[in-house]
Amino acid sequence: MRNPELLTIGKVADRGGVRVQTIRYYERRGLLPKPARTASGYRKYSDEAIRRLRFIRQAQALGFSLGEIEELLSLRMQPGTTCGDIRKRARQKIATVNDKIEELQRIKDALGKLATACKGQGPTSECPILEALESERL
Amino acid sequence: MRNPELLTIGKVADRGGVRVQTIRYYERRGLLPKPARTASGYRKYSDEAIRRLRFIRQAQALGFSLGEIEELLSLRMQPGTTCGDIRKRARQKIATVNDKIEELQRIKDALGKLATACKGQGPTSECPILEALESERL
DNA sequence: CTTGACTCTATACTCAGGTACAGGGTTTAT
DNA sequence: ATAAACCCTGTACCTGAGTATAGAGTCAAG
Repeated sequence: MRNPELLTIGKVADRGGVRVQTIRYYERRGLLPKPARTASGYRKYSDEAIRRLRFIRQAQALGFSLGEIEELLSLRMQPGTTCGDIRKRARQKIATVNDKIEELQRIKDALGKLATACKGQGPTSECPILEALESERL
Repeated sequence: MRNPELLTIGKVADRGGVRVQTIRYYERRGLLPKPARTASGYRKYSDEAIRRLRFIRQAQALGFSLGEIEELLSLRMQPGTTCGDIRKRARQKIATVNDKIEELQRIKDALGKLATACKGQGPTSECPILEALESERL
């Protein structure tokens, strides 16, 4: 490569904190636009691609799936979209995250009760945890 | 079938609250013992199978994976196992559930902050949520 | 005696989010 | 000039917990 400033897929992967295959996977999924190519067929990127990767990773860290991220990205591109539309997605996500938290809390409480009921002595045949699991309802 | 009391896979599925294929899947995975067969090759179960299915479903509802449930079941079978061994598993599960809750709480807080920062007016180019997603750190 | 509901096996597919090859071509450094 | 380190495509594989389908056999009822 004559051009030392050429952003190859490997460099973008390094700077974006993902693997090369992941970038190709995102491209297939439509999360990253198809980049230009060199004469020999190598993908060449601009800094925009790195920003896009960062966007994807941050959104993932906030619990958005790749499908939802795709939506966010296309929402951003559509002219009429307002900030409020984005906020709405954020609030929907907050609600689903909250549901998950509540479910896990229920699970934690139930497990806690069982663990407390168990003295830790004796054979498994008398374990209240196992008994509860075999019974009709927790 | 001559015998009206024969517990076929379909009946067990109905009473256990799962599908027929799920039972066969559990059998393949070793979660359910291989049942006896009729002369024509139909699986025939005892009530024990229904109790076992219930155990699996309750444990799933408490966040145990099928692999962990397999462990619980084999732990129960091993002679030397005490109630305390089971309680230990329960406590480990409580810890991982708690970790998940904390992670989701972080996510929820971050999303909440972003949603609050967003006035809901104006174009997406000025949306603080999208800006945050493009920036280095949340 | 045939129809419908059930069962059997084996194999493949689903979703998500990638990861791993195989079998090539290209670039860069020595 | 050659080896290391890249890059390309296409395809298959992974985990988890099932679900679906094909093609065949069986059972109870009308």
